[in-house]
Amino acid sequence: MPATIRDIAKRLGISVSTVSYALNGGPRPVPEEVRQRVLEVARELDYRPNRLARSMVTGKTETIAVVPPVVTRNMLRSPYIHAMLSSIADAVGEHGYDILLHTSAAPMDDVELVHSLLSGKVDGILLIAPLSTSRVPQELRQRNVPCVVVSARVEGLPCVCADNTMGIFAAMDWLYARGHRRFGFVGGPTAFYDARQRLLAFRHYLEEHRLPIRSEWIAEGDFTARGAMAGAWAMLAQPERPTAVLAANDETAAGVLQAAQDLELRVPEDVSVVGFDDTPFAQVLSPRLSTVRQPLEQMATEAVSLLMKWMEQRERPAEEERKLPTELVLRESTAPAPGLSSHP
Amino acid sequence: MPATIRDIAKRLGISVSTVSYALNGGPRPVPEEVRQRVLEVARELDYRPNRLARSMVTGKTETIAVVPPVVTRNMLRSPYIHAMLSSIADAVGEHGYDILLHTSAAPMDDVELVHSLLSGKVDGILLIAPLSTSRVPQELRQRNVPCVVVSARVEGLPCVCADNTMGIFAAMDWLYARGHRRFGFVGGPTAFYDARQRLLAFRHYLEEHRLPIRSEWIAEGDFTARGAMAGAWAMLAQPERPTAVLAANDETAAGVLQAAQDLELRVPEDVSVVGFDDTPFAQVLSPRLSTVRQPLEQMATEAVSLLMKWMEQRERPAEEERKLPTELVLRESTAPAPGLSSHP
DNA sequence: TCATCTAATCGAAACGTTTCGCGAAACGTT
DNA sequence: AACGTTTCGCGAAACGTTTCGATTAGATGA
Repeated sequence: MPATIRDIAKRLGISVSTVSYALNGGPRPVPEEVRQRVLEVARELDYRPNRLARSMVTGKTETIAVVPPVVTRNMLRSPYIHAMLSSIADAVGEHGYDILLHTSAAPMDDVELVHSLLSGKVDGILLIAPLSTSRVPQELRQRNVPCVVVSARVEGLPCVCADNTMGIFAAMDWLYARGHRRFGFVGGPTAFYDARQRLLAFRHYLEEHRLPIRSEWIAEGDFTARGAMAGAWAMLAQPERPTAVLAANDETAAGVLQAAQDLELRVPEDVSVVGFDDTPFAQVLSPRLSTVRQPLEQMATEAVSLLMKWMEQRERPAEEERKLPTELVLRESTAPAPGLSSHP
Repeated sequence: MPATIRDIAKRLGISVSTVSYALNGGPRPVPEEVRQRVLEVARELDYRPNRLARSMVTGKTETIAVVPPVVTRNMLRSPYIHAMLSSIADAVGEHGYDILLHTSAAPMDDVELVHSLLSGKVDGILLIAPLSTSRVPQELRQRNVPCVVVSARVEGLPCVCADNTMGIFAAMDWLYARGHRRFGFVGGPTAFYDARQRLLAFRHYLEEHRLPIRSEWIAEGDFTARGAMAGAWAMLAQPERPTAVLAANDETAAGVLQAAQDLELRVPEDVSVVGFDDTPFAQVLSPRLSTVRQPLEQMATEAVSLLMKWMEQRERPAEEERKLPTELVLRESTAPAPGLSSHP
């Protein structure tokens, strides 16, 4: 049975309120001598404040919920989600808060998820890349729970995203400047905001540069290497194939690399490949993957501080969307268009 | 202000206890008609039970803490830890429990960690690969908190591990049978139980087969690709180099692959490489990495069920250690010893 | 008709805190 | 000596539940 504040009080023959003040440097002063004795007895009894009891009266739990996208069991497996979670964990820790990781065993129906989030165990909620099909964000918004969205755009909720458009444009600019004109794209699940934005940016770029948008050069994927291979293979096996392929994320790019290898195409000599995210994956692929880096730590930091602000001020921050710049990281999977470098 | 059980009671002109019984199918019966009305009003008021208040009286939080090893900020980044966390999340979810992820912003000193774990927010604790230098496991054991260890061995605490020895032996057997006699090893941080066990197994194998243990063929690493490169490079650059290199985990193996490539050694023709873990990394490396798979899901499931048992029965399960079999996954980074296949 | 039993319900205690309102003692000032 | 002002400390309420003991009303049986 853990010791309580009452045990300390009894032991010293003083009241619980005095003990509480002493322990917390509480709202009322307590003579130094008393304070010392309280601290001593507390140590002696191995006392730890019961945070639940405290939360009951203060109304704060010092815990925030983090909710990864629920596609399927194990979606947490994606290295991107993982890296984001990790960054968030760091950022949250800085503020002295704990993280309640929402396990979502079964593709739990949204309603239940919301219930569980509102049961008082958390002060605020961080949504990582919620699917466009999910009703959770809107439910939360209606109830006015402190809630910030990362890697997606939700009407009426503060959002922190990477600048997908800028990222895709930067990659394509680099390739375009080096002679590439035939661009392919392997996308991700359209339920993801990021996937939609990147595809959109890809099309915009082609339009702006008056390049044809060829549907056989746009493949669907599911953000996994395996899921990207079929589409990539079909795209690259055509007689007329793109000289550069943009992938919706790094894992997708890994699938493209595999497909290229299967077809005995050399990367980057025959085809350039660019990923997105710059997860640790990118550095160990061979060739090392050129990719668009998302500023994960920064996104996490900003999202958390936005959330903290909301929780402190008890009203939603005015700012709606924060879009953070990406960075093109060039490694070995990109080169000038075939035929250009050899015939200068 | 969220609705409370009291609001429902007031609205219906009945007592809170009756409402509680109705809501929970509580320990005492309540006429069906009353129950229906309670449920209806509850829905109307968008009522959700306050889990903190409930926990206060029941003494259960339905939450368990998961503590990844605290090496440094961002240790959570390791794909292995990540995959394990993901599996644990699934397993925990099956039981209807939530996860409190311990953020450990700074390399928080152990004492504080223990404090925070014992503050009543969780019913039990899952330690992932605690470092041998950490005092946390012992502190928890002394206090008799339900606590299970994954991927490490701690005296007096139930532990669930992969059979590292069997894994290393299986890999070396395969290689030995195909003519390899010169084995190298790139290890991990010795504070990790797994790293120690794998190195130990490696040495045992050599001893048992009367092969010399050459210190220049044993390198240190830190479980990252980058950290493995220097050691791997030095090992492979020697005039007499091993024909097969075992890596302490997949990332380390990635580093070995890089080093081999730098030295223009072909894998697996000139040197075979075997990893450990079978994280998603293994499949996207090129050559695709042969590796020893840990049964992550199973480990997570067993650990969680062990923990649940302890929490229910309120006393430590008798069983101390559970060692789960590994599986050798052969891909492209392994081949018979050089000179053997070509001159049969 | 009275005692007995059951079903339905209520009031209150308990969980461990924080914090407010008050009174008592101690101190300083005129 | 009388008064105001601090300082110190206590008791109690509150947070939202669960659950136990007690009470009431109606039903049953003799």
